[in-house]
Formats: sequence, structure tokens, C-alpha cells
Amino acid sequence: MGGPRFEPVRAVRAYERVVEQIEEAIEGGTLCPGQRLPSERELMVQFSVSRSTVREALRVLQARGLVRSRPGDPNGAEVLPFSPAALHKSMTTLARVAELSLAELVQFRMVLDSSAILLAARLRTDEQLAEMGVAVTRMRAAVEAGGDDFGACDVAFHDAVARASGNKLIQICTDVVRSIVLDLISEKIADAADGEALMRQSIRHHEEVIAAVRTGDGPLAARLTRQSMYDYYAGYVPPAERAALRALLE
Amino acid sequence: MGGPRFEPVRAVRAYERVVEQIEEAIEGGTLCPGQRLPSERELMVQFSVSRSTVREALRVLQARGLVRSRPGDPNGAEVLPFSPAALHKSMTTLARVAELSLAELVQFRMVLDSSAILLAARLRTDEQLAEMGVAVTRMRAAVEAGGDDFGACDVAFHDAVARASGNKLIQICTDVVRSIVLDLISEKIADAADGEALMRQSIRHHEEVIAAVRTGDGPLAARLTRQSMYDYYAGYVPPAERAALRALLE
DNA sequence: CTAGTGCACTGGTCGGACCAGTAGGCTACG
DNA sequence: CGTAGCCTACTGGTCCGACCAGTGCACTAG
Repeated sequence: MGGPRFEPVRAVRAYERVVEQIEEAIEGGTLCPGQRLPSERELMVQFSVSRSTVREALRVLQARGLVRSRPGDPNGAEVLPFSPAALHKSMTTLARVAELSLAELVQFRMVLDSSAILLAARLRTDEQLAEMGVAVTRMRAAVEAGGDDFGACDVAFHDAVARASGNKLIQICTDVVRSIVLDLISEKIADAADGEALMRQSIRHHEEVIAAVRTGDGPLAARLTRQSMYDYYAGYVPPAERAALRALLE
Repeated sequence: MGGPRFEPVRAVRAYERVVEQIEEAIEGGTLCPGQRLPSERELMVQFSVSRSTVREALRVLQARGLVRSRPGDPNGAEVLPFSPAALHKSMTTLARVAELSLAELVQFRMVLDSSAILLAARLRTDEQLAEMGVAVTRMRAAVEAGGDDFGACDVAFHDAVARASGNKLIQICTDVVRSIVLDLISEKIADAADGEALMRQSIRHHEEVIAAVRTGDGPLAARLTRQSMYDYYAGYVPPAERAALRALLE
């Protein structure tokens, strides 16, 4: 015979149902960033669950970076605009729990940033090119002023490149991975003996990259970016793992 | 003058402190995957907080994919081995909320997979090369058998490549982005009129890629991968956005 | 008209309670 | 003696009621 086919049922908890519904409303556009959710006491009426359940659901949504709640706020939780914070968090966890090495992270940056510059060389606007130039000018000024702001200006440059690539995913991922890398080496980066030499070399590299972007030579710009990044970060990577980084250089 | 410098204090909630402590124990290695947390009632004693607070903390940790709890389990919550599930979730949310286009996702795949094959061509072992060959062989068999398993075999190939790249982050990100892309076009991919032709072309491309990897010609393998991916996915991307994809082709 | 004060809400936390489910020990039966 | 079955002591999931410290707004007193 073979009666009706039954599927194994997964026990789905009440708070998950609440999460699903609110999540769907946000991702579907019913709830827009800036809008407010009803208060917890109102939600427990609408969902017919207790406040504990509502709160657990809100905690999950908050962990995913979709909403934020503030004590004392007469309105309910606020729907947040997208931010890569959740992505950043999970990738940071990944880096620690999955034991990502600095070499892997730097290698990933080399891949992403060189691809971004390759795209930027073809798709950039004149404003974006000018923005990259400004960032490098500020990098040079920062070195003269002692180098404290050098890192921030460097970030501004790479961010401008990532935006010029026209790919939001590349932009977000470069941003996330960059901050993780900088966080890992932040303690060593300050007291590098050859810090100023590294900065000046980095500026020269950046200028060459901009020149390549101006002429539209994407592959050259990409190659220069990989080389620049290798020169800048290889010193922090254990020698044994540098070979994998060099595999990305011609 | 100028009394002591005070810093603005951020109201930190009790459950966040609980999350921090448990998270630190897990990421620091004090708690290993498979181990159990104390029961909620035990945790509320250790942390001197109420069970509600403990539960909200556990919900956050669960949302981050660090622990899992099962009702009725005499032991406490289980510490999970790392899985990219949380990364996958946040990137899927990103794709929806930040309105990532299919073109951006495919472009990202082109970047990641071509970089993976570039690294694999230089760093692969013979076993990994053989694994890629097996996957392509199975792809061909799948086409003859009707094509239902083609997608799975294709995934196996790209996964083998990603592993051969030696970079766990690349491996994880290719996996996550690939599943998002496949999810987006899953409804269209089945009833493609020229499905079989696409599959056969894809197999030819894969064979060329393997040949390039065998001879160690990474740049060629990378170029072939980008072209193959473009040919395979361009049909699903709106014509106006295909130019950005072509920017990655020589 | 403005400055100040309540008040009515909010979210954060607590304690206690009940339920369904699980695992492992215990008992009673074969 | 071995095992099948029950029983109990836990677990997490959910609910309820309560209190507190904040916040914004309306209202009032100057």
C-alpha cells in the first residue's frame, strides 16, 4: 500500500516563529529602517506569547543586527538600516574559532582589494579617481605629521577603491576583513622600527596604482596592489606562510 | 587643573556580560566543541542573574552559532564546532536587506573562484588534482543520466578547488556565496531550455581548467574559470548589469 | 511664554511556576 | 540472571507577575 508520506517534524520554538515573522517583515520591506516595532507588551498580545518569548526573539533579531532597543524609549525597538556589523561579528568569530591565520586573512585581502582595483580601473568615475588621489595626498601629509593618521588615510583610500568597484559585497567584505587584519596586528604596527620607510614605500605604491587606474590598466593596478599589500604585511606573517602569499604575485 | 578625565560609560546589560564570558571561554578554547555548558539553573547561580537573563544570553550565543540547546537534555547546552551557518545567515540577510543584485553576487563568485583556482594551480597536491578530475567525470555522467545531479557534482568540483587553494576563508566564502546564488536562481535553473548545452559547455570549460592546473598555469586557469562562470550565469543576469561582469574578463 | 514637574509609558531584570521531554536508575517480570 | 518496562529527577521552553531605572510628553506653575 504505502500510506501517506509523513515528514519528520522539527520542534519549532515559539520565539523562532516570532523571529521569522518580524524578520520577514523587515526583509520584505514591510518594516523599513527607522520605523519602530510595537512595544514588547504590545507584541506579546499580537503574537499571543509571553513577554519572555518576545524578548528572546528580540535578542535574536538584535544579534543579527536587524533591530535595536533602548531602555526607556517610549517607542518600541527600532528597525536598523543594514550594517555589516553582524557579518563582521560572525567573521571575527570565524577567524578565532576556525583558527584563520593572519596569512589567510592577508591573502584574502590581496584577492579582494586587487579585484576591486581591477574593477575600479574600468568602472570608476572621475570623482572617485579624485577621491583616491586626495586620500594619498593625505597619507603623505600624515607621514610628515608623525604618521599617526597614516592608517586612517590608507583605509580611506582602500574604501574609495572598493566603492569605485561598484560591487557592494566587495566593499563590505574588504571593510570587514581589513578591520580584522588591522585588529590582529594593531599592537605590533605601532612600534615597527622601519615604520616610516614602510609608509613611504606604501605611498609610492599607491601613486603607481592611481596612475594605472587613470590610464585604465586594471591588471597592472591589480598587480601593484597585491605587491604593495605583500610588502606592507609580509613582515607580520610567519616566514613559513609567506609562500602562499607570494603565490598571488606574478 | 583639569580634573580627572572621565569616559562616557555605555550601559551594558547583564545578559551581554554573560554572553561575553561564555563567548570568551569558547573562543579562547576553555570550552571545546562537544563539551556541555552547565544547565541554565546552574548558570544563573554562577553568574548571579535570573534565568531570564541566562536564557537571553543563550539565545544570542545560539544565534551566533556557538551553542545549541535541546529540550529535555539532561546536560546543558552543547558547544558547537564552528560552522559557517552564522556567516551564511548574515550574508543572506545582507543580500536581501542591502539589496545585493545577482550580478554582484556572481561577480563576487568570479573573483573568489578564479583566485581559488589560481592558488590551487600553484599549491595543489596530486590527490586534490585527482579529486577535481573525479568531480568532472561525475558531472559528465550526471548529464548522461538526465542532469539532475549535475549541480551537486559541479559544487563538488568547486569545493575541491577551494580546499586546494589552502585558504579556509576563501573556501568558506565561496561556499556561502555559491549557495546564495544557487538559491536565487534555483527556480529558473531547472526549466532552462538550453540546459543540456550549457552543461556540456561547462564540462568542457572545467576540463580546460583542470588541464591548466595540471601544468601549473594559474593565470590561465583563473581566466578560464571567470569565462566559464560568465557563460554559465550571464543568462540569469539582467543585460544592463552584464557589463560589470565582463569587466572581469580580459 | 517658558521652565520645571509629574506621569505614563518603555525596556531590563528578577522570582516563581508549570509543562513536555529526556536519560538513567530501578523494579518486576520472564 | 537478563531484560523490558516504568519512575524519577532532571532538562529546556513558556508563562505570569512584579519591580526598577530610564525616557518623552503633557501639564502646570512661575
